[in-house]
Amino acid sequence: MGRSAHLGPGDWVSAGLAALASGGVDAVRVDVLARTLGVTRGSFYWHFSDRQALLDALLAAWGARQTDDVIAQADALGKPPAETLRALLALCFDDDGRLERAFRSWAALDRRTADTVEAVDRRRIDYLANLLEKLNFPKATAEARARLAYRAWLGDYALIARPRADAAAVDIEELHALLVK
Amino acid sequence: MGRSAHLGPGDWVSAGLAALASGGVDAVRVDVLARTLGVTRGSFYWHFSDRQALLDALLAAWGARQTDDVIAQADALGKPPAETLRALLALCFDDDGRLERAFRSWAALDRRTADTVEAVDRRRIDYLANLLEKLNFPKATAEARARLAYRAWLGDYALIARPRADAAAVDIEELHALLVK
DNA sequence: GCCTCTCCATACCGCGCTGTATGGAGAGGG
DNA sequence: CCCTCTCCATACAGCGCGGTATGGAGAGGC
Repeated sequence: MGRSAHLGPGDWVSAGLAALASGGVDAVRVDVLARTLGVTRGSFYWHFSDRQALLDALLAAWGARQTDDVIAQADALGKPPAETLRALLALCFDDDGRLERAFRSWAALDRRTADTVEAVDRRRIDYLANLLEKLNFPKATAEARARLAYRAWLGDYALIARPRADAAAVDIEELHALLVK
Repeated sequence: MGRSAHLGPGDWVSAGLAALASGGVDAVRVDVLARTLGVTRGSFYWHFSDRQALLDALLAAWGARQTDDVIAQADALGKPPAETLRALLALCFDDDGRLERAFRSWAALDRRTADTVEAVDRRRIDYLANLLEKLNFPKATAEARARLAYRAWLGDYALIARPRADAAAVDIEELHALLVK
């Protein structure tokens, strides 16, 4: 013992991300997190100055990870661009995206969050555009299609009426076919 | 006078939708709305039983309108399918979508809201699929591309990094070209 | 065996919001 | 002229949550 007895800031961040994913920013409440962690708010205010400090930490943690996470996975495959694109699409559409949705809902209400999400957007769109440029598309076309693919991916998270599993696979193929055609 | 002196449920619904669009569900507070309307909460609790009743009214109002609003506009043009599709895309990408975003964020937290949004989604996707079937695409392809177009539209609302105005026009053309190709 | 430092518990105040109970002003009907 | 009905104001109780102040238990240095 001695490891699990004491909590660190990381534990609060993890719990915060979980609350954010399942209930949005307004669900990230100090005393609620304290109850789920089995401690009182006294612990929280030892590790953080106030609630805003935790929110900042959540944003920073997500921004740092999300910048290179999925892209690194797809890159590590070391396959040709067309295959990398297909793998990337399958990877992205597989995530449940609750955190992604939560951060974007938050970004609609908070300027600094919007800045971070915007940076993540640009990074991922640029990566997609580069991928398409390797397929010999002109720069403008590659960028337009990259934005289209990224929008389609984002839209999948916003879409409430989920297509059936088989239809989802068809959709990915259709999108991939349209992008590389 | 006599018209503007007294408030009706519709006034509270309008104010509620405005608050919802700019601050999300949690911004729809009885006393806040009362202040913006220049009255006290006593008025609210005369027209509504409680806060939840207002939220139900907001959902019902949006659901009723959104089911046929934009579609009716595009249909009224009476143009051929390809042109109708182009007009529909331009119309959709023009709205700022703050209400649309707010309802979808809300849907992530509330089951009944999710049901309403899902119905709206299905209605609009079916309309798009019908449009594409008129262009002689096979049914499966039409449906897949309809979902793709709808996702791209939704994704535009979730996208924080807004493309420049000229790039947006390019994107619409690119999407239209891919859809009808 | 004391002392200190880390981490958490307890207790307290304040604020914003919900819901209710009741009073009061104004318009119209008889 | 009074009476009633509609609509809103006022006043009150209660709760969830944020933030602070202070006490206290445990581990390690010396």
